[in-house]
Amino acid sequence: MSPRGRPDKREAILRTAFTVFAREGYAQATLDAIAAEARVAKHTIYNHFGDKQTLLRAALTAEADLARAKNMAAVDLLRDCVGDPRPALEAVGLRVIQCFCDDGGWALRRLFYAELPQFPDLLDIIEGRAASPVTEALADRLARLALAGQLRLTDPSAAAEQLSALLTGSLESRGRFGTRRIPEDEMRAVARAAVDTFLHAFGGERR
Amino acid sequence: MSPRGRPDKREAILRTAFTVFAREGYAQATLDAIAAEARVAKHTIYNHFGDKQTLLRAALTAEADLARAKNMAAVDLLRDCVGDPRPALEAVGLRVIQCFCDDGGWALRRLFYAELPQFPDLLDIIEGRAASPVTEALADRLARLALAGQLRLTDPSAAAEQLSALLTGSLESRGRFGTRRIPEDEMRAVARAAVDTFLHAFGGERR
DNA sequence: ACTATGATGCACTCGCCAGTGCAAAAAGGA
DNA sequence: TCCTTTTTGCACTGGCGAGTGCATCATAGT
Repeated sequence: MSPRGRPDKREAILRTAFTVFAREGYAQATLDAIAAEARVAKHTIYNHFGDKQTLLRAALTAEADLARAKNMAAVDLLRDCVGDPRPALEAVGLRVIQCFCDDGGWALRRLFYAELPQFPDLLDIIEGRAASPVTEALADRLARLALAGQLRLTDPSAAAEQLSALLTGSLESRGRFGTRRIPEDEMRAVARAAVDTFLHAFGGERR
Repeated sequence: MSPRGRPDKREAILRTAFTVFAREGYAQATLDAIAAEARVAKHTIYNHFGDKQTLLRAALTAEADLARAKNMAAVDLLRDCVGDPRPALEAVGLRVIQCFCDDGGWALRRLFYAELPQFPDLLDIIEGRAASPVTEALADRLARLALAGQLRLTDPSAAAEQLSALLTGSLESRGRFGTRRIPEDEMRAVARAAVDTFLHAFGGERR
């Protein structure tokens, strides 16, 4: 199952397809438009992907991989955390929020959400490639911190879930569902507030 | 601007249109299908709404009103709260979670999210009719509790935001984005955990 | 230079669907 | 009952877009 055709064209198609799909929606997006915007002949797209559905899956998979990589890099900031976990958590929080709010983040969630009923298998792509690995990685980091006595928690997965909820929960409405750009200061404030609440519940030191 | 036609037909069209739009997506949904499923002639739809876009807006507006009503009823449970706020908060949390997870909730969010780029004005419909009023109402209730000394908080809106985030943040993935039915017990557990964390941060009594 | 593989441009088919027109049938109010 | 308004069924148009076929061009390896 080796990928057919020139790899540079292939990647140009994937990137363009994702942006067009996200901007116009799967049904409204025309292969002619994607071909034009990617500076490629329509036939080339069919050479590489066969049909429109396959192109959608491929484009979404690629973007999901990208999103996972960015988020994993953010969570990994917790690896070298010594002493007070608050600054590290805030840094990670900010990075996670930035991933959530960048163009790819909004577009990925929108496209996924929109086309899920038509393509139920997108669920496996997204969950397996982006969502689950990231929260599990975060849970791992929190477990280590707990073991080091810097957090007080029994269920790392549950704590990770709540931390991500606190971080990203308000962003949809704050960012007007992708139509508004959230300023850096606001992101930092959200991260700070989220970590503050999180540490009230799971912080190691008694108050 | 009196609504044309028989009102019963009108409502049947609205309900059916919403379900079909949510199930198939705006572009894939055909007016013939909606007409058939609503047991109505296609012409009747055009009599009432003029064209497909108007129908989408009307259907989405109606469902948003419904969602707001349900959520407001849930939040209002905090009105008659005396003594320990925990049980009341958990009750409200459960109700809010149920609203979020019922068929209408999933469908409304999906459809809104999916068609937002094509119809930017959906943002005003959803924000004005559903999202904002509910979180503001919740903020009002929290402010009253704070004034009564049962919570310790300075910014009711921020607290309301965090509480909703804790309640609903994990539901998207737990419910597999609408493809899985969350059992009642799990909802109750989520509500309990959310309120627990919330009270660690904003509870009135010192620990 | 030669050849194979992929890229391009263009024209074309085929199916689908929003929206329309018309004439007949209900429904409802006086 | 009569008249008006709404609903119905059906046939039709017009446009749009996925996917194909074919001939031609570019490119890379040998």
